[in-house]
Amino acid sequence: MLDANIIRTQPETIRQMLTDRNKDTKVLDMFLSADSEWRALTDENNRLRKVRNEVSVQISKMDGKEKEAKVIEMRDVSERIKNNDATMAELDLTREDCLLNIPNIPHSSVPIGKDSTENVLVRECGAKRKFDFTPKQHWEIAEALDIIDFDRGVKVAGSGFYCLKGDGARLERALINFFLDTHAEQGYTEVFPPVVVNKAALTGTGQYPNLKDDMYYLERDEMFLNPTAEVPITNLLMDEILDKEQLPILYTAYLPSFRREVGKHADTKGIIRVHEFNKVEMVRFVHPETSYDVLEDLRKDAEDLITALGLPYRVLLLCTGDMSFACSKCYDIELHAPANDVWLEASSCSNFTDFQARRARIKFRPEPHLKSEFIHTLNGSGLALPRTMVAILENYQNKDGTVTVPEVLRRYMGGKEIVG
RNA sequence: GCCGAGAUAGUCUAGCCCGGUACGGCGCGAGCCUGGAAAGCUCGUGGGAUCUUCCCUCGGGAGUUCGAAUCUCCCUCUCGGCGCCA
Repeated sequence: MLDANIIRTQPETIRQMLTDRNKDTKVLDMFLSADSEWRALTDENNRLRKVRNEVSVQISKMDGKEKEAKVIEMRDVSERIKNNDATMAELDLTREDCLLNIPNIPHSSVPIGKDSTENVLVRECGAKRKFDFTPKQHWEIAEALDIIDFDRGVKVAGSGFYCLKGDGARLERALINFFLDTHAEQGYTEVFPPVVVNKAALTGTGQYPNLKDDMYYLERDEMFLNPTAEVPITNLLMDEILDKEQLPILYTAYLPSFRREVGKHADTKGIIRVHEFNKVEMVRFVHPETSYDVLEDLRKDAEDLITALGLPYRVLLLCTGDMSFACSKCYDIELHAPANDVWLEASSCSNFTDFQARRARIKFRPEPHLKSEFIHTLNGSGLALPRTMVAILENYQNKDGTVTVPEVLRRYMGGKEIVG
């Protein structure tokens, strides 16, 4: 969330930001009115409390009629405080609710635009694969090789779930290991957090409340299935104050992710959009001054994986209208899938500035005697597995229906060069 | 699932029975002292505000009271013990 002071002192900046993000400005006006009323009442209650505090001490030294009179007088003061508190509690709920629903302020380098059509192409790397035969769709390849079993996945879980099998399962594991090993070399510490997360964690990174309908909810235990490893990893440091020397902290994790995909397109066949998918995630906790430079590093960490896999890809800088709620700047990295000549988002690398840190209360102390400040958080996929799998199957397919294993993965596949 | 013990500031802790400005140690910082340092001494070290001052803060919430860290109730988490168990 944003610093309430910025909203109070620069409401027009926030209004413009909401417009740039293609969002309703109602939330801002609601905040401003609830906030000013809340502040006025806070002020009044502070004065009343001061009186009560002083008189309470006096009462303790009195007795008899004098004491009785004061007690009666104070009963009234306390009653007023209590009534104000009740009103303030309501106002505070509105205030908090608004704060949790105001998105992060985009960085000045972010293009203003209404939706994904106005994202900016940063670069395209690697030539699109040319075929001397008609390339097959990834699901055709996978079914023919018996490495993905769609029907049996549906049988045990439901529509939108699938089962990897044989070399498919092994290829998945090879990719996970390759990603994690590469991130270890890039300086990340591997973690393996819980797959189930609570509301506090989801609020900390910004998925709750605005994405709550897209998550699987375990009602009986008030817990959610992890929507992205960003949530458990970032919140590992919830409510902590770090020493300056501890920064930066780099974590990576492999973790299954779950999405209900309520507005799911009917035409997404195969494994491009599924309810459960594996992902390797990178999260960085950094000094505020460095975060925009770090974003470039993070993006490079993701790109390095794709380059090593030899896949054609492109990098987009998202415009204000397409950026997600919590980030101030975001790059999407998309892999080319030749069967339909489409680009598949395999990584999203974002700077959240202090937006998540403020929600999750993650701070650092610049110097031992100075006040603590919020750190900056960043994260990026490195990478999402199913879409990487699609890109590999389609780009590395051969005329005879087999698939060549990318060289960097062979050592994770027992030296295997061909699946088929 | 049952029973018990806990949760106090960056950290360790006192206060709770018996309600009246949250005690102290460590760490860190500033100052005094010193040729310089150590030691010693003084002050500071959670959040907020309209900032010489004031308000809030003792795991969270509700209640009793003029007044709650302290009393009552509900909840969360941690640590033990028992039970169940891959």
